[in-house]
Amino acid sequence: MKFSKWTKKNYEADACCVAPKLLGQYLVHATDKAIYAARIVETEAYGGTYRRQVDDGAHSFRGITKRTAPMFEAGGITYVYLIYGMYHCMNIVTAPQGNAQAVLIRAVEPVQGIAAMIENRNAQSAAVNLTNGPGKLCRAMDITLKQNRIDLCGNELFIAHPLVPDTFSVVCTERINIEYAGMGKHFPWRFYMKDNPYVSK
DNA sequence: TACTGGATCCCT
DNA sequence: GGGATCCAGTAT
Repeated sequence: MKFSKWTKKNYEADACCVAPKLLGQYLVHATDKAIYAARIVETEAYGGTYRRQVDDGAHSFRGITKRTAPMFEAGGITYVYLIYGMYHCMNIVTAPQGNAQAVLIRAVEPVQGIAAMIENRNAQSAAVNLTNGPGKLCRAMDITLKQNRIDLCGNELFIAHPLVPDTFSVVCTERINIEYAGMGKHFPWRFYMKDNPYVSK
């Protein structure tokens, strides 16, 4: 498939601007086992501010730590972390260095390397539950802590946009599963493709 | 050195 | 609705 890779410039903006732009773009992970490609259908922005309120739902809210350090880097790298001891979540770091912002990839639609995705997930088919959640898509596309802090301008893991853009409607809602947050709970920073079956529950 | 809980998923 | 599973973050 023909595509053009995102460059450093694409990652300089605030996460809440990049998050909707990632919809319809392709997440590509080239490994020895397979080349995985998937169409991004759901994202969430984290970090930064909304109407002068700091995002208290972001990992970076309490300052830089060993785990969250990648979020504070300049945009254009990954931030992958372990969640609930068994799953991984993948983020795209955005904004200039020192401005901790990232976009969580919440759901994708498989495009290439589907047989390997099915194997990785121990699934029977490419039904929607193969990649309709952040933990599921990481397992399907073999994204683990090894892929943390990877340069997205390289050839292993990157974002590509199709040369023939597709059209869809974008829905914007509050983010999911951040009950611990205060004001941030209500930021309208979740974006997904209307009516796409791969959007998470 | 000990304790707590999570940007999830799957089964009941 | 609850268990799996483990490490970072925080408290002692």
